[in-house]
Amino acid sequence: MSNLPKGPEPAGKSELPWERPRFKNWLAVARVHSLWAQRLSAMLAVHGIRMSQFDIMANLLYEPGMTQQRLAEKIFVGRSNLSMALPDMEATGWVRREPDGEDRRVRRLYLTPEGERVARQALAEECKLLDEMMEALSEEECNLVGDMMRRLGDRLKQGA
Amino acid sequence: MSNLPKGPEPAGKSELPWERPRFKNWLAVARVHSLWAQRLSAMLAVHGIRMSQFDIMANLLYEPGMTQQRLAEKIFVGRSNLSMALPDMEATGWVRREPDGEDRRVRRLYLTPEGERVARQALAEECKLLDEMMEALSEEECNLVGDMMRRLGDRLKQGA
DNA sequence: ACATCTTAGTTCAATATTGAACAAACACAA
DNA sequence: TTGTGTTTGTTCAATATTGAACTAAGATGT
Repeated sequence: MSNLPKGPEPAGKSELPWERPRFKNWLAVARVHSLWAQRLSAMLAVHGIRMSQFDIMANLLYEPGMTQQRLAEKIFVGRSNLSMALPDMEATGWVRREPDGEDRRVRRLYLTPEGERVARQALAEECKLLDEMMEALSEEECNLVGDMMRRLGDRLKQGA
Repeated sequence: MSNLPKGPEPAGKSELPWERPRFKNWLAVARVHSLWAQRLSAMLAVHGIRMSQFDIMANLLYEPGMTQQRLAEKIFVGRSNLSMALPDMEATGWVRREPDGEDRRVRRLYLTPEGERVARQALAEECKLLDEMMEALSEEECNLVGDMMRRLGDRLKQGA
């Protein structure tokens, strides 16, 4: 826990954190995330899909029938965001919104057959890019990253 | 490399990737990144700073005198973005833009004393939050994450 | 000197994203 | 039933972000 290599701080010239392992290493995480986002965006653009749309479609492929509320939480976005984005995607013919039998407030979300085709295609391409990037890690290392990230995620969730 | 637990694909019902280690584990990275962004944003909001502004200030603290071009690359943002954001930050009194002696096109960026004060303060608080989150990892693990992420980053950079 | 190419920064219109206020539907207690 | 509080989704105005076109200033080659 000693951040002080030599004695107490000069009190006024507080140390910058770029040497701190936690800071420096987290920066590397953020950087890779940004680089990856660029990569993925470029790939999706070729298919005429935006990242925000891809997030939606991938999640609906994984868990069809979500409510807008739940989807918004999963992709870390406001509900209003979906209220504006989904009509476009319906018009494009990728998404369908159905009323819920139980609760008339709720609209359940599904991919259309075409939406599913597009989502699977893009997802397959994402996997290729992901393989390319992740070849830098062994399978153990890859799993280790996942484990550690899940632990960090849990910690962030609980101390909310 | 075998994604196929049992024989060849049924050809038409392509497998979804959520079970694939690379996909699943990368998803954990993305998730933590989003959760962290929320955390950090909330902290900064208390001090009246936006994330985009914090990115700028932190980078200028680390490397004073950057050009707008260079800063834009570092924070993964378009140049126009800075052209619009910086005048506000100048008006707030956090940032100063000075003409370069050598090249009359470039404007070199510095924090004002007040900007530096604010940046150091926010950075210190970020470190506290970071410590909180990263207590879930040992120091070795923390460094391991950093190493692996730097490898991924290199790979993304070269195969640009 | 001159034409040409590149780079740094700006402007502006188009797009995306957010948050607050709102309406409708539910839940539940009196 | 009626009233109160909560949840779902929408609307709209305010903000943020992007990309393309532009200006001004270097760099380079003839």
